[in-house]
Amino acid sequence: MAARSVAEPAAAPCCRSVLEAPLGRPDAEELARGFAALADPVRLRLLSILAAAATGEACVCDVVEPLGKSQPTVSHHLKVLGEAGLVHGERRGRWVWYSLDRERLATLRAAIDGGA
Amino acid sequence: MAARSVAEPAAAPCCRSVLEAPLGRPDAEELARGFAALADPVRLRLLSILAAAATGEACVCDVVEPLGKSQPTVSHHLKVLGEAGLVHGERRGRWVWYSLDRERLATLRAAIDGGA
DNA sequence: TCCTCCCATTGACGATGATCGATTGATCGG
DNA sequence: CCGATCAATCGATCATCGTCAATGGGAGGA
Repeated sequence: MAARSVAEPAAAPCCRSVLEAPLGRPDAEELARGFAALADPVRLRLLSILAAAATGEACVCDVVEPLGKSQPTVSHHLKVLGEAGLVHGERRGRWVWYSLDRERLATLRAAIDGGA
Repeated sequence: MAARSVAEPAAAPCCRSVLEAPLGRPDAEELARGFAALADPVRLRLLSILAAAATGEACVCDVVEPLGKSQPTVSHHLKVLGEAGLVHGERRGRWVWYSLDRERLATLRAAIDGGA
């Protein structure tokens, strides 16, 4: 198995910008995985919905309908976002509540913050 | 199903953050295309090389070797970045000089700038 | 003119990803 | 325990992507 999934930061190029220093292959791959998680309209709208939620959380049943995708598809996207460290899910009762990890998002943002 | 219905797409202006307003499908697709261009380690390193160039430009022949990819592959990635608006190429003599579009990059950055 | 250099395009191939229907797993209410 | 509900996984299908070898095309130099 290749499971190393959920949010293992590893040696993070945390606050370095792509534009400020030559990017090594490992760092580039790590960053690319992060941006790949953002490279889908369904996932972007998912993040948007999570960010807009009054409590900062939303369960899957709340987002399936506005996204217009099947429940397995939404679950798949949430898994991708989770493996990228962008969201975290917590089971409470029958529901799983997902919340946004704004720090992780800030890390990706910092990577393309190069004085534009 | 629970609580809150999530808001419908609002005709969003160009530089809003994903985290600040509900994201409509067209806007989500546009943004996703941008992030997709960043979702590859070769392209990220390409941007890094362009940003590090003293003159702000580099020709293909300058980047093929450090990237360790074939010339057609590099050309392909430059095309992807170009279609995403992240780089621009200009032919001067035999060479084509590519430069980084930092504004376009800033637009993508702003999309995930949600106060983290 | 012909040849050489630099870059783009094409075609093909394997890998990855998005999606859904069906199923399974987990949890609660009765 | 049983049935209902929410969520994750499985299996399959179709599209897209990354890569390279081969080729095309434009610009200079001999």
